Amino acid sequence: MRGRTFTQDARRTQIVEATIETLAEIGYTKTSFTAICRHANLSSTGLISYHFAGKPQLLREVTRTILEKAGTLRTGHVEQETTYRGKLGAYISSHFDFMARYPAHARALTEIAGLVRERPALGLDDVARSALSVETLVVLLEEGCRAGEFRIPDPPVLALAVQGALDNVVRHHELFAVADLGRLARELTDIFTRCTLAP
Amino acid sequence: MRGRTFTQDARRTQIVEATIETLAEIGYTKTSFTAICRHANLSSTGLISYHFAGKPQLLREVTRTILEKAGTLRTGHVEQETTYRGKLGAYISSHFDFMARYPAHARALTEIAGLVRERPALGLDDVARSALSVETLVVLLEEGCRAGEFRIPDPPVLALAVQGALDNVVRHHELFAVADLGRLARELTDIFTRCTLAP
Amino acid sequence: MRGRTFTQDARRTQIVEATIETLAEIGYTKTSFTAICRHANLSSTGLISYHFAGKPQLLREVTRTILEKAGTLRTGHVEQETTYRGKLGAYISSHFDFMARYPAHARALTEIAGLVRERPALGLDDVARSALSVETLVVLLEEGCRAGEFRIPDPPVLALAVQGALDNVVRHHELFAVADLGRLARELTDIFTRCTLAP
Amino acid sequence: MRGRTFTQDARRTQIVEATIETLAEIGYTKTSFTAICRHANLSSTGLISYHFAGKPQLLREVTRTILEKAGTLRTGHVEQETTYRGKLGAYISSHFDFMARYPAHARALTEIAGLVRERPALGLDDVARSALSVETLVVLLEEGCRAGEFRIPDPPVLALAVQGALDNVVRHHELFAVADLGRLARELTDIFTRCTLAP
DNA sequence: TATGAATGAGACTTCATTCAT
DNA sequence: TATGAATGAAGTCTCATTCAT
Repeated sequence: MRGRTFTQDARRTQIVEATIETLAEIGYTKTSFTAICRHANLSSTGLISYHFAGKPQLLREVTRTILEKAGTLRTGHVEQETTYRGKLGAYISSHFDFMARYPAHARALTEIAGLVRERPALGLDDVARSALSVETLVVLLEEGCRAGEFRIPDPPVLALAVQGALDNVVRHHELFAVADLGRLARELTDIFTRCTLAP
Repeated sequence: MRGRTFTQDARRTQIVEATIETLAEIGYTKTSFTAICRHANLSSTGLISYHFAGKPQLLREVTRTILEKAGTLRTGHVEQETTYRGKLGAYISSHFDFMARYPAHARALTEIAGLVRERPALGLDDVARSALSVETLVVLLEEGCRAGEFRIPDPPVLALAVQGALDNVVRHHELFAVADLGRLARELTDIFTRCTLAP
Repeated sequence: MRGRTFTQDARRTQIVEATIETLAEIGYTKTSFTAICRHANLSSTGLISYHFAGKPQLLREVTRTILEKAGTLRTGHVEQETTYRGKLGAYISSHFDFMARYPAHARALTEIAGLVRERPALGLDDVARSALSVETLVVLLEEGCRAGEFRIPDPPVLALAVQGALDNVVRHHELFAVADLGRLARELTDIFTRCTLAP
Repeated sequence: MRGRTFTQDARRTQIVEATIETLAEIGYTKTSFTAICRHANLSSTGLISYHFAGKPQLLREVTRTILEKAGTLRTGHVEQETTYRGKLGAYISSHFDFMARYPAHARALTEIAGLVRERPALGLDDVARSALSVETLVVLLEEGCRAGEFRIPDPPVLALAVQGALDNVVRHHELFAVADLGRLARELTDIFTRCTLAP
């Protein structure tokens, strides 16, 4: 009963991807099982119920999938840098890279992230504490302090600030006409580099 | 028939307040007319329909109410300061002040602000462009630059960053156990003051 | 308790007229108390309920009013003629006259007449048997037969046919572009005169 | 997903028939989804919504079904005749035949036909223009004229008259106690044959 | 008399989920 | 495994009617 077959995994992946696209396209409140099926040409909502115990479980999987992709990308960027200042810049620009490569995932995440009050119901509390949260960034900032590169009074607060700033700029990047994502990344890096400046 | 009576205004206010509390308590997706009625001890959802043309109209009024409260508070804080640096600090701390005084309003706003995709449906597009947006802050930063107090490469981007940072810190302030909101305000002010530093 | 004051009658008349206009304009199914109030700038649906025991009673009064107007008109036309053939023609043309003079009443009647199954509920059964029905016409035809002017195998059937033909032509008169109602009246008179022709 | 299955067709048919019976029995205004379900012993109104996109769509299907049945019957009758006079008689008697064979359908049609104002909302405008209308009859009369059998000043007007007469007699046939539908058919045929008489 | 706020039943519709096949 | 018909709860909204003022 434990473990999943290859076919099952493929179906689950298909459904998760369909959900992400639907979320990105029509928003959370309109994303019903029916809507997901329409978007992915799935034959019946029963298929979704068959593969997922419920809507919360599906959304949890969706969130996991998105955060994993974003995390992998970020880790790749960050680890290439040797200085903590460089790592911070990489952390920031990986956000924009993610949006450029997986725009649907990015938009879907925006939809889900807004649902603060839903998270418990979605079983996302552990997720929130890890990936949605800023642990990684906090650690990065703290190590940078210890290494003498940064001078930050309260790393968790700065981490939350950076994350919120990133999300918000990403969310509204459409405002910047022919959004030059690279430029945005550079500017934000600049902004937060100044904050961390050891004198 | 034309215009609103005193009684009507009172009821509308009551319903709006009940909606805000409901949003704060159980989140957007669970906030049905029925749920609102439970919160306000109203006898039937028909009463809400009687006073508001529809759900979008109710939510528009809710948003208006919240933003007005937040705006008034902010204006008060900001105008007391004479320097632009002071104004920026006041802008930031007014956010925390709002959260301290009207926690339900603040949490409700978080729920609504997440509904990027819903805004058109809710008729919030004009609202989004003014109060939900960062216009005020952009102007403040630009004037500060012109006055020689700030040195900011791209005010709109910084404004979005500040707003996002504030929202995010406010959203997760519960993480900081015995949240000392004053301290948070000071730290964020410090962070963003450094970014705007004219050399 | 019996009897009505002058004011009451005026109000009742006003409401009845408002209802007729509403029926004519938006059709039976959309004619709610609220819609009637909008159309007549009445301040509250309570006013209607105050003056009429219920919706059926209002509609009965509406029907009575319309049929009375139509009946008066018809009687006037018919009695001016001396021959039964003339009376039949007058009967027919009075229908078009009614439509020309009271278009809203005519259209409203169309809306009500369609509701065959509602009539009992509306307490219109007696009405249907008298004014909505063809008694008058049947008598006219029978007397014409006795007078030797007509030769009709089964007057009630012809009467129903005439009435139905009239209603239908009136209902669809919009089809005839710049409907020349006079011409239509003449043609129908011609048609049914031929049917009644004594050899 | 595409196309309809056998089961679906069966259910749709069942619902359409149930609707027709309900319309015939309690009239248009009382025919709610709930009422239809009672009539067909369906468990929930959701079932109707599952099979039909909305109430207008259901009513359109109902109308289509009724008109198709009536049309088939009529065509069969009419085509068996060789003279235009014969065809006119067949056209008329097919109406009574329809009423005799499908009394519920006939009564339901009466209910729907009354909703002149609703037709656009019901998407019945095209239907109204073809089957609810008198095109067929107009053509028949015109061809009869060309063939020298009829002498009719204005075929569309006569057609409307015939249709209206038929509907009205059918509608009130209950008045004729032991309604001998055959006799009624013969009398109406007689009436309208006289009108079309070429001298 | 008139007002208009309130009520509660009932309308249509959407939805996640179940279940026989 | 997959299908898709069916279910029933819940949602928003409309409406005639009631009632305190």
